[in-house]
Amino acid sequence: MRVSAKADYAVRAAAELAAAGEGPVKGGVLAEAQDIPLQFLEHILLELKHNGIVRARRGAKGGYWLAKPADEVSVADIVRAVEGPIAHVQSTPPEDIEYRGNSEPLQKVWIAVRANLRAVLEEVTLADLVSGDLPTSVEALAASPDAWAPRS
Amino acid sequence: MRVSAKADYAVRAAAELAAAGEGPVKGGVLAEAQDIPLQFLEHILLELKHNGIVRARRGAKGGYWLAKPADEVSVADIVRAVEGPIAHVQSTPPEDIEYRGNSEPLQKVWIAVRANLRAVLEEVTLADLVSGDLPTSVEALAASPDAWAPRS
DNA sequence: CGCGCTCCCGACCAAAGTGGTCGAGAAAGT
DNA sequence: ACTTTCTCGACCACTTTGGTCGGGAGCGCG
Repeated sequence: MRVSAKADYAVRAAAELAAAGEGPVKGGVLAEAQDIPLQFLEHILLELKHNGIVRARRGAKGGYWLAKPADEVSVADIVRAVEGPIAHVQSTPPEDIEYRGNSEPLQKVWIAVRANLRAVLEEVTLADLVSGDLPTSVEALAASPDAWAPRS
Repeated sequence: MRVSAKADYAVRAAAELAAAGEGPVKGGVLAEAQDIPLQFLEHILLELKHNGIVRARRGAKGGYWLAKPADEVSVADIVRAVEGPIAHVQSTPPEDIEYRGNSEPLQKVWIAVRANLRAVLEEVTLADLVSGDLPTSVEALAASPDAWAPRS
């Protein structure tokens, strides 16, 4: 239930691309803007490219840019591109697990977990991130003081 | 963003204990009931014991039982006991990360993610699991057909 | 007391994942 | 040609994951 550095880096780099708009942005610029090790970032951007999130061109005026408009790319798209499926249990999707005996209703719990993860990650787009104007449902979640409390 | 086998096993074993009620239940019985490798399960139960979730006694009439009433133990308690803090980013809690530039609002997103995870995991207790009667908010999430769809 | 049963717990293990770095290419521009 | 920049596989140290093994320590019973 943790978010890897890779996923965090990927979203941050993509946000930077969304903010840049049209022109290709060089890897080095992204790396410096978000304080990410360049060579690691290049691997991440390559994965994003393979997953159709970004495009790239080499050479002097090369760089990376978003393959789609920023409001059509969700945080979930990016997380899935670098981390694989969200909320898998034992590396299998929750809808495929079969429980025996007293833990039978547990499947519904994992399904609910995934649904609630999606409710945030699918809803927030790169456009939302760079504008600082998050969907109201997400803003509401983040507004509660409880949400900022450790453990609780 | 995945659930480890250990966490899944831990919750299932705890559910079995909750269903058993009073008397100590032997590790072997739990292992068979939920189809979990016994020796691995023992390590998990030990962790649960260290975290005050279960108690144990050795010897002929020994076994494991819940340290608290089943309706006072949440799934989150168990997941935290075996997997550590929920929804950490780069191994630091989301409220402590500092973002620069265009990814500044990303912190709120991770906070919202954690809040939504808690909304399920803290809410469901072992008593809910064994009764099959989940909290209505969780039941509602699991009721949507979308929640059962892969990727989406 | 002795004995068996069961938990306790550290050691070990193979495979995979994390978070990188290095170095050689291959395209694009000038 | 030559530089710039992406491409991409190899490698690396460390941790995590998902276990197994074997001994020891406590508990109850005859």
